[in-house]
Amino acid sequence: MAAQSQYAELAHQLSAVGAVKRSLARILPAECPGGSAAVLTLLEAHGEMRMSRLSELLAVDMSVTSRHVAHAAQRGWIERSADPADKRSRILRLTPAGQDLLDELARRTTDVFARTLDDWTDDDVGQLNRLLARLLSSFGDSRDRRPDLSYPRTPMRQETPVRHRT
Amino acid sequence: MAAQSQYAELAHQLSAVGAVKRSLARILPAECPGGSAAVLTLLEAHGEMRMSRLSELLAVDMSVTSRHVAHAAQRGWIERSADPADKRSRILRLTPAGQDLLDELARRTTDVFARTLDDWTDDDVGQLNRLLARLLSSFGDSRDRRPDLSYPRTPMRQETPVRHRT
DNA sequence: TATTGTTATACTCTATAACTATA
DNA sequence: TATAGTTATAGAGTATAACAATA
Repeated sequence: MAAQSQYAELAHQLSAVGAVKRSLARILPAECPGGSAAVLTLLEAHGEMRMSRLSELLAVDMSVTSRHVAHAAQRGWIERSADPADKRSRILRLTPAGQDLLDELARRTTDVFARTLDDWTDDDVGQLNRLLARLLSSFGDSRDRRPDLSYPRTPMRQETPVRHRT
Repeated sequence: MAAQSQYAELAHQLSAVGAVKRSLARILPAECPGGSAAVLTLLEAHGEMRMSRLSELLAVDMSVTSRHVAHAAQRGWIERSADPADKRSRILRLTPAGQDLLDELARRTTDVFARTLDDWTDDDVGQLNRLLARLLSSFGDSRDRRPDLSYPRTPMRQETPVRHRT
């Protein structure tokens, strides 16, 4: 177990990762928000799957997944076909156009990282990947047997807003 | 320089960090969204400062900072006083109530991490912190001398949405 | 004229809840 | 009755642009 100050720093670093994600988001082509890119990436990595599975991999609610998928499907990047085994389900599959988009995205991502992390060794990136994967797994696992991570929404003072002179 | 597949994995891990951030956000007390918590944390770590400096540290636009600060100020967690040296500026300072809130936040954060990362050593967390700090610095530095990270918003095919049977 | 900060507007991502269709 | 997926609604975060006050 680690020291309290390390936890505080980790919390801060994680919140600061947002800036990096926004940098990466700038390479996204028109009409392709981050949600669509994430959907395409997972379909490429894991092959065709159902909504519910994709939702798990994205680690977001299925309603969110549904909207990302609808967006990508409307633009022809994925197709949704009926599941013969269960008519409630839909099978999601990457289209050639979606694959083209992914290829372009991969080129741009590599471009940005190669430029930005030009002084990182292969091993540096590997270590960060390994630690991040472990972090996600630590949180993901705890989320499954969801214990008592959340707190009551009625804490400390200042429950009623403080009035100030305007 | 690292391999292309490592970059792809890093991109994916970073996008997945969102789930961890949402887990951490669940410990936030009522009335205190993540933006406020970030403002308070930075004021504690760096002491009183102006909006523009805070905006830099948050790595977001000043208009965003302004809204987070207004929220925190309305609840009495920070105070804004005039800068005698420049009447356009405002000096931001943590109040005792804000410090109380921060102390409670630190307790809860430590709690969650201690529970979730119970099999992480001090050194594990330290390494992740070090690599994340370096990542942010690599991106932050490149953002300053902002070269040509962004791409034209008119790429590849599918510029006009594909029509499907509804 | 340039800079500090605020506000209006718009976009993305997310969750909850209500709903449809099928199991 | 329970489950897969969709849609409506609301909340949080962000950026751009227009604006006010001061330098």
